[in-house]
Amino acid sequence: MKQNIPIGIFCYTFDPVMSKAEKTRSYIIERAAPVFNKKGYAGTSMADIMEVTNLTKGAIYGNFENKDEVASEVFQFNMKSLYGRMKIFMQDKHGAVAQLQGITDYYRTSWKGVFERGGCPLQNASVEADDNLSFLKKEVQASVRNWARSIELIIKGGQTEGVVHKQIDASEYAYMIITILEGGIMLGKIMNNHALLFKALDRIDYMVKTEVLKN
Amino acid sequence: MKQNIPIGIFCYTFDPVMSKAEKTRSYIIERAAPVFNKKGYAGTSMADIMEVTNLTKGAIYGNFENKDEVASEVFQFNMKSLYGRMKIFMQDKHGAVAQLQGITDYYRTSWKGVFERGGCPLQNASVEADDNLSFLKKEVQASVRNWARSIELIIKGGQTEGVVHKQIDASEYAYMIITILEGGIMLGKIMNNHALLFKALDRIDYMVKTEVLKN
Amino acid sequence: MKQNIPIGIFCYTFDPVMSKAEKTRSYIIERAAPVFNKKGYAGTSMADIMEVTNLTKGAIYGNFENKDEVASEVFQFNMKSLYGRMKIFMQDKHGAVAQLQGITDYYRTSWKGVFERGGCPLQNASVEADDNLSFLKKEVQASVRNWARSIELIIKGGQTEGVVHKQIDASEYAYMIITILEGGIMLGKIMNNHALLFKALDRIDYMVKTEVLKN
Amino acid sequence: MKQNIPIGIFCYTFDPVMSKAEKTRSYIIERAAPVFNKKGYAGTSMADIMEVTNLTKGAIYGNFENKDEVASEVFQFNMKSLYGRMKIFMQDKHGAVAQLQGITDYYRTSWKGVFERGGCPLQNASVEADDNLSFLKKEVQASVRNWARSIELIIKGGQTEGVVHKQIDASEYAYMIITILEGGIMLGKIMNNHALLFKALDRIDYMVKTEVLKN
DNA sequence: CATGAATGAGTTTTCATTCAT
DNA sequence: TATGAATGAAAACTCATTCAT
Repeated sequence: MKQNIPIGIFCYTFDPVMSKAEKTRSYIIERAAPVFNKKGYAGTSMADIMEVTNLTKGAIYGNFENKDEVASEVFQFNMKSLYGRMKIFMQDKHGAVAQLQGITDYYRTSWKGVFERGGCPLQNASVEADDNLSFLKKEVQASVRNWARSIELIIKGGQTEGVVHKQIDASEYAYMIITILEGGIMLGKIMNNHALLFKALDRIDYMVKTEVLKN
Repeated sequence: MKQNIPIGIFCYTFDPVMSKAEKTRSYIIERAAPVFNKKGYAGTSMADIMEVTNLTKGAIYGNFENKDEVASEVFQFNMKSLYGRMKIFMQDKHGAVAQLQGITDYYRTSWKGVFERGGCPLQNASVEADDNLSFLKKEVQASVRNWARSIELIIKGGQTEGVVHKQIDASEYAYMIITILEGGIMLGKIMNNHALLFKALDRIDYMVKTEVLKN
Repeated sequence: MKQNIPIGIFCYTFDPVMSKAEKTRSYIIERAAPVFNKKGYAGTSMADIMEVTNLTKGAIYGNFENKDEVASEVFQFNMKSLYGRMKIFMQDKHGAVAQLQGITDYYRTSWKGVFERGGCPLQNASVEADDNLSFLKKEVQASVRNWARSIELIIKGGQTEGVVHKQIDASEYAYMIITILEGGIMLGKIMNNHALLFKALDRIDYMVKTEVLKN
Repeated sequence: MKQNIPIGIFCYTFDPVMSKAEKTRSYIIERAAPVFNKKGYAGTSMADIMEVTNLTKGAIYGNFENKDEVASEVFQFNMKSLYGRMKIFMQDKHGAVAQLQGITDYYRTSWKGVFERGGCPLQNASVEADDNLSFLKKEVQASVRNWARSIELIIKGGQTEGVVHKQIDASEYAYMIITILEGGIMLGKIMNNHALLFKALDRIDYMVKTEVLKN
């Protein structure tokens, strides 16, 4: 039977150089991404993925070894998407101040989309994987480290620039930003109340302004 | 087969007035509690519960209508346990200051046990339920509200006492405490690094000291 | 749905003291026995067993851990059945001579049934398991050893009786009887020609008469 | 992907006159031969064949109609290989005596290789096919007949030569040789004990010497 | 109330085979 | 001819739940 793969309007992953297999693989990942992010690893079945991709079992298993591999790639994709979207709010800004502000700006602008896609993939994967899914746990840990490191580098850039206090621990503040952010997403999402997220964002900004930046 | 229900030394739920049915029900809940908290709703099977309780299907279905009901009761139990343990750190203290301090004291003392039992039940249930399990979502929301409310009351008590600034929004600070705490638990747990939780606890204490309490 | 287990006319395994689970287990084994013996381990599916038993997957998996366990038990059952049938031809006989004769008598009388049930279970399991199924291989080896040992004991009994030559190696002749028998079954079965089996039986009898027995 | 077909040092099937298709066909058969002989028809998947040949589905299905055809050709190949190897032990010998001796000599010398390649292909195919695979059963029957016939001809040659008793039934002894041989292979293989095969070979030699040959 | 055998839809995964390129 | 993506039936096995005893 002829296979028409419906490609989404907003599509990160396809490019003309890709082989057919790579395209299908990317297509599956992209389609499965919000499903895993909403339903979780255990809650998502291969049947769910078949449905959302309009592909058959064979097509999926032809491109992935097993459910773990799909989940793993989906997590990576979700993280990359998140970074990609957030980067848009950070990249044109000059200086550490504006870049840190970009993080909270992103969530202030995009919280609705984030919530609709199932929330923060780092949080979802983290909470499900920590006691359960060792293959995912490692990847989540690496992602946390990466993210913290990238924030740390912005702060350290600010120290070089001279806009950030020299004596503060850049890594510590990076993790604190993530901590407050994740707490805010969790509460905002479960309570259907984005104000709770916004309060967290405000606090991050306030912390940065009063403790990180030179007045 | 003869059924010997081994009752734990430290046991919240049993009391001599209970009927046999109530006892079995409580026993199942207590035993299933850490399993659900670690594996999640979708990841926990009725067979897991049978194993951990040494009971038969009939015994479980005789006491609960279905898996949802077990999950629901287990969530309530886990929250009650959490409150119970936390209260020990809060109850003997006099005044808002000491009681707020009790929350962070609890986690500083008991983080290991919390992690071993699968982390914060509110967080686990929240993250799994928000897009998925409407029956749980409502209960999680109520729990968040209760917890926030109880912290709010402490703060308001502090305002009456005169040790807390009159003009601050007690509810807002209550939610902010939970926000930072949950973020800290999440990061500490996934990174196998309780220092990340401790930094969150420090920040809560600092926030309370510098913003909530009078000098 | 009401479950009517159709019990065969000629039924080894049921007895009134059995629990229901034991009965079902025995029933499954008995029903699956000729299927495995004909189609082999890889060629037999759980669906085949469902069909031949009129039971559901759950009923089968409720009584056996997995397909291996069914196959293993079926092999044991098939061997026990074989011994049982063969014993009928051996037990009333007095002396080693008659008992050894009983083995070949059994096949001369019963070859048709043996062929219809799929041939010699030892041969079937042996040929499929030797390079493949280690769990079965061990059991087949034990069965061969048992069978050879029981023939050996008859021969040794004959030596004690004084009807068998003292100096012959009982074990060696036991294995030789099995060797010729299995070769005969294989050829007779594949060629649809029981005369080939009968020639093997004749040779066994001749060998016993001329080499094992005293004149 | 570039396809480098690694051709074995000792290679029956390739010859320079072959077309490319014929070469690939032969290559597949040769590679798949030990796999089918070890795992059996039902136990061997097309994926196994792909793996062992490093070819794609298309390449295999381009050369064979289906799995049955591969299995069938593989069986023929395995039988031809067996004949080829055995012939080396028989061909230079003069007279029926030496040629019959060649059969047992072959197994005494080569049992290890035979076992490593999965045992006797006739036995393996015979046991799996007899109740199951009618397409294979016919071929196995023909192979048995061929083999028996070739032994019969040696014996008859011996009768013409005058070294074999005139009155014996050549066909009967041919089948008996195969019978004892197959029994010996089966037992030797499953028991990991080539002595059991050797005893069978000894008996064949003894039978030939005492019953077939003129003293 | 408790038992535990049974259900049957659902799970993940593999299979032989097809077919557009 | 060869490729390899895709098919879809079927494989082994699990699951929440029911119900006769």
